[in-house]
Amino acid sequence: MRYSNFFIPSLKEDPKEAVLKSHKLLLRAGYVRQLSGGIYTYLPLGLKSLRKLEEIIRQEMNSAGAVELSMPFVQPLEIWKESGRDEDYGKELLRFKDRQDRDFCLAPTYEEVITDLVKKNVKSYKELPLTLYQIHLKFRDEMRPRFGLMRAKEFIMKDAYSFDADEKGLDESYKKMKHAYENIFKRLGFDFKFIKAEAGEIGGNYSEELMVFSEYGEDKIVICNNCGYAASIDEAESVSDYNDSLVESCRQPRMTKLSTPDKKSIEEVAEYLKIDKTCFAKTIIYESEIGFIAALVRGDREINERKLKKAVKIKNLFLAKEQDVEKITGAPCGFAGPFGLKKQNGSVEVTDNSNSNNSTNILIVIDEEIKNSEYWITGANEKDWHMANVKHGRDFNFDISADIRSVQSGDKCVKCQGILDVKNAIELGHIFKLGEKYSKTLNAKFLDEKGESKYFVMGCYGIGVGRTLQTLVEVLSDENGINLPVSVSPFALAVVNLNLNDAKITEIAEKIYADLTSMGADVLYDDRKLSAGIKLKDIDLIGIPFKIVVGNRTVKENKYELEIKKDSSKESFDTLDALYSRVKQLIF
RNA sequence: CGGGAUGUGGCGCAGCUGGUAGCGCACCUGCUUUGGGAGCAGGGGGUCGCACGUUCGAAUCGUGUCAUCCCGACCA
Repeated sequence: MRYSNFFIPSLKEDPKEAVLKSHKLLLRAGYVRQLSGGIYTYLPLGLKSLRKLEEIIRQEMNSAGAVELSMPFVQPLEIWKESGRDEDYGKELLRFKDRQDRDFCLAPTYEEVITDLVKKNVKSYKELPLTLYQIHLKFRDEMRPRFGLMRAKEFIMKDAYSFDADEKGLDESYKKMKHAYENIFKRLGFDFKFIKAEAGEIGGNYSEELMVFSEYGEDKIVICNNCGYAASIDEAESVSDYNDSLVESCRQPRMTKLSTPDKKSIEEVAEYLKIDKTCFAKTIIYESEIGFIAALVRGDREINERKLKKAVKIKNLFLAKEQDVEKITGAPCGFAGPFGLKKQNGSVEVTDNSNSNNSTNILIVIDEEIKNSEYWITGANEKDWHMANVKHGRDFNFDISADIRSVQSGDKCVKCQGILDVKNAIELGHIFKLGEKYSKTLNAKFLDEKGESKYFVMGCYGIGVGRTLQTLVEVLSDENGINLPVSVSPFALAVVNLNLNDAKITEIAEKIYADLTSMGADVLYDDRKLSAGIKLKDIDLIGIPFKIVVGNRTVKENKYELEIKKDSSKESFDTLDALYSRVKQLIF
């Protein structure tokens, strides 16, 4: 490909809308352009790269026995009503009407369509197992699209769906897909790990997320350096501490007030009182559909809101407004404690501490660690005061005790007592055992060997393809440009003609370009009449693994130069044949 | 949806104590250059996001609105 014929609108400066390195580079190198928030054009370079990535995925899916098809991006809302997900998906599902006033939506995913398709066309167990997949668009009306292709509204995904006669078959199909995923991500050179996860909107019984480690990842995952245990921060458990570091003075027969003028955060109070943060219990007031909730974790811990939601079995949870906190605790934020909490209307009703029949609508949820030890320092529910020797069962009662804290680096593993580490990661894939969730709601059945009607047992398997491309850029690039491996780079190598006005140089460059192209190499030939620096910088920016530079030096020294992007090394060859055989070795 | 920031030639920015718009890069023409974002000379391009208002006069002040980005709730 001649650069002069191609379309690579590169940018010299960072676009101001991008924050992430990979997002900046994709824009600067002319891979993508944003049309609207979360909606992108893949420019020729980006598309070439995307196609190569898709090809790797396709190969592994095919060799795992999956069969490709393509389903409609525009779907009748009817099938979403049938599955009940019309409401579950809420605003993420973009709805509209056609000219006949019928309801349609843009596909956020394809379980409904695939289940409907299989239901209508597969009748017998003899046709099972069956795994179908596609690579194409999805649209989710995200509340906050961001970071380029990482979280777009319109995005490209590979999704596969398996259909089996029973659970055992599903396990088998699931295993195959998981293995295919391992192959794909190994080929791409990622440092990744599967972690157990919540199924979320898709639903089902069991699911694992494929996480790639990166400091810019939006998710936090916990891994055990000893036994390999890994889970998302919302699922991971650590050994509950027994807090024996409590100072002896805290073990008192009754609560004792401590003056803490103007000290609100645990940090400030701990510093002021010269007492370790682990001796404190943090009381946070939340609001939910069942009323207010007071949640307690140790002073050095963070509450994990997902765990809290799960423990209380609620859907909505957000921090109570400051004025509500004042009404409930009787003190400004920063001085809350678990005792004597009042109803939100500020009535005189007080938590009944003497029996478990809680008369208040404030639910008290404590972390296991709070339960494990007895004497805590908390807020005193009075401005500028904290309270020591606070004991559950004596000074306050709790409604629920559960693991509601986030694991921190350094905690102990529940499996092996090893040390846990919290790392940032990006979710690139998610695989689910759906079971009969969709086949039941959509009434998709087949006949088994006894002639009995049975629901399909399903699995589904996704890879965010655009996100994977951007993650490769994020992980592999530096400030000079993108650095993709040959397998996904838009071009395998570049031939740079440094001076179009020099007949000799041009003759050599043209010959190399023609020879390599006829060898089957995907070559970008920079034949632009621009200064040398611009051309070299552009090639670096767009990230072509190998670069052959033809200039004065080539002619003078009669040597051919190959530059390897990965480590910036240079190799020199006396003859074209030597150069070509090296190139063959590198790119095929 | 809540909190914050920003909208000025293609891109990045300045101008914002009101007086009719400027810089760098890019672009066009010519000549000279070509091993790491070249030089000289000439040139084109902006109803200052949009609307309403204040004013003799608005990029500048006020209100509203839209867009983009960041933080939170959600997810591949």
